[in-house]
Amino acid sequence: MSKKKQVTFADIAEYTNFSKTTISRYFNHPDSLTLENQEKISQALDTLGYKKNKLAKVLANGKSEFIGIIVPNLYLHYYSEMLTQFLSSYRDYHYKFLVFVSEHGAEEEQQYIEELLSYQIEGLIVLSHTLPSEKLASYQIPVIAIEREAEHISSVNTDNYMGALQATSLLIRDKCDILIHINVNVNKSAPAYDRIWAFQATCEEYHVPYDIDLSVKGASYHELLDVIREIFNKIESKYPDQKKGIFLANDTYANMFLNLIFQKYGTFPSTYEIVGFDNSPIASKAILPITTIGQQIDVIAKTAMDLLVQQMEEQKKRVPKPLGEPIHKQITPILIRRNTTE
Amino acid sequence: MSKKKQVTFADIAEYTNFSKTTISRYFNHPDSLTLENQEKISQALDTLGYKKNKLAKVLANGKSEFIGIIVPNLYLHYYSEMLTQFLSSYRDYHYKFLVFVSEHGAEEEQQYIEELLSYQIEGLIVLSHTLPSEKLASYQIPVIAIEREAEHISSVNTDNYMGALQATSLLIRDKCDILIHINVNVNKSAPAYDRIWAFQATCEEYHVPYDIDLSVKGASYHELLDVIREIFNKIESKYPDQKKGIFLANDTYANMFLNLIFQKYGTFPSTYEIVGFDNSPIASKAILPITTIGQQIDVIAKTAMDLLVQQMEEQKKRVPKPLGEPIHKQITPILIRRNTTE
DNA sequence: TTGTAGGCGTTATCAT
DNA sequence: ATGATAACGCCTACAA
Repeated sequence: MSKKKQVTFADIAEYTNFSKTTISRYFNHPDSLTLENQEKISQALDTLGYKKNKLAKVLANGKSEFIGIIVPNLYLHYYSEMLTQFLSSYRDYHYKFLVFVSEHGAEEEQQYIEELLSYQIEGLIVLSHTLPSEKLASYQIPVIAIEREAEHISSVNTDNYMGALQATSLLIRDKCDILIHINVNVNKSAPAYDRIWAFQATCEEYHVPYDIDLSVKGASYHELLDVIREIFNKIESKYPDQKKGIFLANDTYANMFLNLIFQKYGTFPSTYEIVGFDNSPIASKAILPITTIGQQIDVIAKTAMDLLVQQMEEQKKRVPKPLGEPIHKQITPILIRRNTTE
Repeated sequence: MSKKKQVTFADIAEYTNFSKTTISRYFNHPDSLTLENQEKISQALDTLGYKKNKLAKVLANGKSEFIGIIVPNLYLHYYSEMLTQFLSSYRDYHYKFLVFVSEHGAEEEQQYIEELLSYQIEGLIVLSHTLPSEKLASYQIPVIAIEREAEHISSVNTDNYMGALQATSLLIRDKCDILIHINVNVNKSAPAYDRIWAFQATCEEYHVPYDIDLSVKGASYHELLDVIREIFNKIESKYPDQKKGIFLANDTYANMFLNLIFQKYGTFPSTYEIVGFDNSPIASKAILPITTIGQQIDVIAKTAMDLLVQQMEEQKKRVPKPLGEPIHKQITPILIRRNTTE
């Protein structure tokens, strides 16, 4: 007889001579019971060893308190930090998160979403970029996109333009002779394209010579490093005696570049300034702490949650508005000055 | 009337003139239907736009397919990689994960576990170390501990002894004059204590001079760096011309140490060898790729899942065995030779 | 191969 | 302030 069933409201009710309804009220509207009876029930709960069953509750009232999250991976600090922020929001919002890592294309991702829906998630947070926002919008639940295409759904993004503007301005203020931006060949529809655009616009506005190198590519660290090395060598020979202000697309590239400089010179020469992007751990652990643009991941996550919660609340009303126009928010990143700039 | 209810088995049944039972069978025992009727139902499903409700299914059959995970944080690569591995295991095992980040002590952690239990989780994976294993065992569900105290519950750990043995042996083989191990003052009951023990034992076995410095401490990166710098200076003055083999407790420390060397000498002198632990990203991104001991996180996660699944299956039987004696597994880490050793 | 009836544990709607 | 009863959507004997 080790198949001991759960203790249920029925058991409590029987034990206390109340009805199941009253037990339910004890949890959801305790004020409607006399203090005396509350106490009586409270007693019964732990003599019988009651444990609640939220699944039954969800089935009955339809509020799962589940949010689905789809991340491309957790290898990148950006994603794991973002996930941390969402998971930590439990303390404030009490939503639980069902997390899927999607790295095998659109079909897999759709399956995950179906699975999530079958658990009655109330909302969805998407950091992956395989499904078009049109498809995501079609699921008819609140969706927030983060740092991805989001034409048909609400989104929260870093203000990439402002970030790149800050980086570029710093290099100009520090009187670099030539400014160079190093990046992959970003798609123009991706939010991150603004970094390139802002760099260029700022350089032109201040009439500073600049160069943009979008030749970075590679799947592995080593492939990337090889490309960065080539770029480094090119820069070295092309601008030998000038003060070079290098703005790289992220801290990983920046760190590679810094290492190449350090390996060649054994120190960080005053003819270089380097600014990265992301404020990832590598930026502070580098041989010289790297100046970088810090995405405010906590703010982004908070903003996304607020947006999502608002939409989810709306959906719970008896006559919910039909999700309306997507809302797009931008979060300004902050310049973190460290040792690769003056 | 936008309060459109879900399409249920009842609707399908009505539409197809079958009973709800037959619809249920279509999903769970399709073989028991004629192909013709399967087709008929299949049609009905998508003309009516059916979406399954797994919560109802769970309530009815008791199998939630949920596993709870408690991690201390995701900031450390070790944890986020571990979480990735578990989340990715969905493809093979089809268990869903409810993840909590616990960083505010035992009380909070207990609340999380209660919450997890209320969602009828079938098993629990614990990476945090605030609750004693005795407490965890008392919840009467399958629990796997990872890299933590686990007297009363099953566990999977890195074979820290073997890892440290490999590191130490390498330094001896490379004919270092003096071996030095740098670590925090690890608690003797923690699995990681074996690293210290193995280092010492191996040095003594091979009659090699050694030193153990357990003075590392600090909450922030900067505090740690200050301590490591002190240790570095001490070593520099104490063993000026000898070949020093440094084995550090993790790659973060190793990277700090390497940076200090590089900053002082502008290069990596042949009087040093360095071995880290963890194979974290910093080890390969360092100014010189660091030789390290790689924990086989994928293997650990796989082993943990196998163990857990086995125990969960047992619990689903009509007469489950009462969880029995805890099983402890050790996974041997691997030496990853890079540029800070010969 | 298919159907009937009851149950999973909670909440919601009326009553009283 | 408290109850009776019917959902919620699915599963599982037991029957036929």
